[in-house]
Amino acid sequence: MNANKKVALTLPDGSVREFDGPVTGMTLAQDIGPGLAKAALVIVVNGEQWDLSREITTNSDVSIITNRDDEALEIIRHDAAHILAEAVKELWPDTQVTIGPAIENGFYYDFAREEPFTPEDLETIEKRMRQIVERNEEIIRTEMPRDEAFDFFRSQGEEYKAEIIASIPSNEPITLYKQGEFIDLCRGPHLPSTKYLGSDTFKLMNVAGAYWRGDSNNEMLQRIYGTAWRTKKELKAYLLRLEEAEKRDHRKLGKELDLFHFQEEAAGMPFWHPNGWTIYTQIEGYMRRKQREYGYREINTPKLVDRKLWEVSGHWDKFREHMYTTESDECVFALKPMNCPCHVQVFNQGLVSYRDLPMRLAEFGSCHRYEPSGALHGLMRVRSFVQDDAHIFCEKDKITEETEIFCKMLLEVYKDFGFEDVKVKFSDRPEVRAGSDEVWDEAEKHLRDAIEHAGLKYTANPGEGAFYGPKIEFVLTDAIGRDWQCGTLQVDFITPERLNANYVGVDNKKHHPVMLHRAILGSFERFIGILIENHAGRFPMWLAPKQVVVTGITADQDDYVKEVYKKLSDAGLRADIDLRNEKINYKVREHSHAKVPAIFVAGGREAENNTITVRRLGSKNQETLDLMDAINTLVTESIDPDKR
RNA sequence: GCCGCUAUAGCUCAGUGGUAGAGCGCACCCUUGGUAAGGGUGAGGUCGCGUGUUCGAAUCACGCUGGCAGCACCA
Repeated sequence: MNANKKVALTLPDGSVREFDGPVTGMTLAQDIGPGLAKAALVIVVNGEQWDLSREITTNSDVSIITNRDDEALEIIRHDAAHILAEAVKELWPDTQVTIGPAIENGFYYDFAREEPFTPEDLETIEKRMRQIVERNEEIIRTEMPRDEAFDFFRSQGEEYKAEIIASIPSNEPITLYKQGEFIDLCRGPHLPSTKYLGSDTFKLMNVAGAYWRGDSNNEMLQRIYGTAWRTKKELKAYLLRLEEAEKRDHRKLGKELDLFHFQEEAAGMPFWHPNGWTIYTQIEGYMRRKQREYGYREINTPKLVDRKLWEVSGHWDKFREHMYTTESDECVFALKPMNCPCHVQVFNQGLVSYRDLPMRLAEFGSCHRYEPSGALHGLMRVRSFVQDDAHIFCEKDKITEETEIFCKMLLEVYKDFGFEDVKVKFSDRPEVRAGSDEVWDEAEKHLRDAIEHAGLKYTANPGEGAFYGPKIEFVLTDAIGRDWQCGTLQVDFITPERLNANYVGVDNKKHHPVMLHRAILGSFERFIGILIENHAGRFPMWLAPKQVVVTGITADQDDYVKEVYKKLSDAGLRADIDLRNEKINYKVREHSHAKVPAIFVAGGREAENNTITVRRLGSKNQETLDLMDAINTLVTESIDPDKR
């Protein structure tokens, strides 16, 4: 290298520092100031992250990443993964290390080892990690010729690492990082030493299986997950967030609020209880009105259909494994995994003119899919579910218009459920696809135009479209910032052809319509799961299974309480009455736990004055109101959002 | 489906080779109490299912089923 050549480094503020020869990031940081030198973690050289110890030999634009920068998190987590691997290798030298990246909120490392790691092992490993941090081992980067590196790892018994080296493109250098006795193959960059990862800013979370290279044909490794943060405070905040999310778990709340249950004899298929079904039917009623408003006509089609139809539609070929079948009269039937083929059958009855288009057919379609057992997850991933499905049959030049109308409807629906933040993902043509490029060009353009007209911002999901057409996916963000993909719109010009759907055009000739598959909620089951977690079980009035409970202070008010209950019920409220021989404290506690939005309490004074004392969920106060005023307030609050 | 963990009363959980426990809930009784647990009595379990080991299995082993975490999958 040109040791004598001057090196000029340009900092983010435009200032330039010149050095007599190659210079490391650390030297630069020290040159700028001791405070920065202490805080510096990594240097960015011409957009690429470098270790502070690496020599910069040419004029470059540089910036220094410190603990305060967001980019620091990824580096810290990556280091934590290495320290985890070092700890495991120290404790169980026979274990092979594979890969260990930083991920959202933390890091993991995959190990190959016969014996499973136990929760106690995690504690042991975590303790050893702290020791490694305290040892403050310098993290040293070296480059090594590929063959040498390959032989080195093989000699260490690290077959996986050798395999990784073999798959690194030959024009890329092989870099190794050494900390203590532990040497890992890694692209870097890393912190200057292990102490930069604080000893109380990380935590190992759990162990789980993971396939080597993410391929289910490969052997399974053991993955240890951990979380790491810049400060102890950040770590604590994260753990608290996890706890909060756990409290909202719809499976737990579903049991507590008596909404639904699952049992062995129908794994993955919810049994809806009265409370849960009330929510369900409220949503269904709302969607039915909304669909009518937007020109849909509701239909209902068989759940069980002869395999012949599935053969024609192509499902038998592709999704046979995921379909439930049954035999009768020597015919094989399958429970429908989706509704589109049946909807086309309805479309195909009679002769359709272009004047009948667009034809919007909607169904709350009950579907069954045999999902792999490991995929099941409460209401979020089930084997029987109901989609708010609809298919819009239209002419090709109506795609934009129909999509635009759909986007408008979808946003209104989400807003009514309290979701204002909606993201849009646009998936264009996949590698393997049906239809000509011209048709795809046209379909993609129509969709893009529609999204833009609807005033929506979108991100591209290149190559992720369905084989029959491009699609849009709608993602909403819940109260604690989690994203849920719910709605979708897919353009399909294959199915109408395959199932022989035609309409008579202006030209008096037969044409295949375009079919738009669309859903807003996705499945009722999953959407209700999302709602439960979003509201933490405290449903808004219009959805709350039980909207109000009325109870008395003593048995002396029983008659008045009954009278109030009748008035509440007559007003159309989902009311309950509690005449049990319990103290008011007890009853308030219990109904609060059940998350009933309003508790009406009548004592002697209320009974005498025709008033009621109202306690709202989440409030420690109560106020005494005129009975009818109180009822009317609840009635107003209970109005379905589309009727307001 | 794969790896690991797991299954005891309606719920939450303890017990871990020698005839099954707690709290809450439930039933009944006492108590009539003004806003997050008043007191007493009692009922309630083939310890997920099957096979094996053992004099003896809820407990140990194996298999199955369900659940949990993750991976893979998600038309």
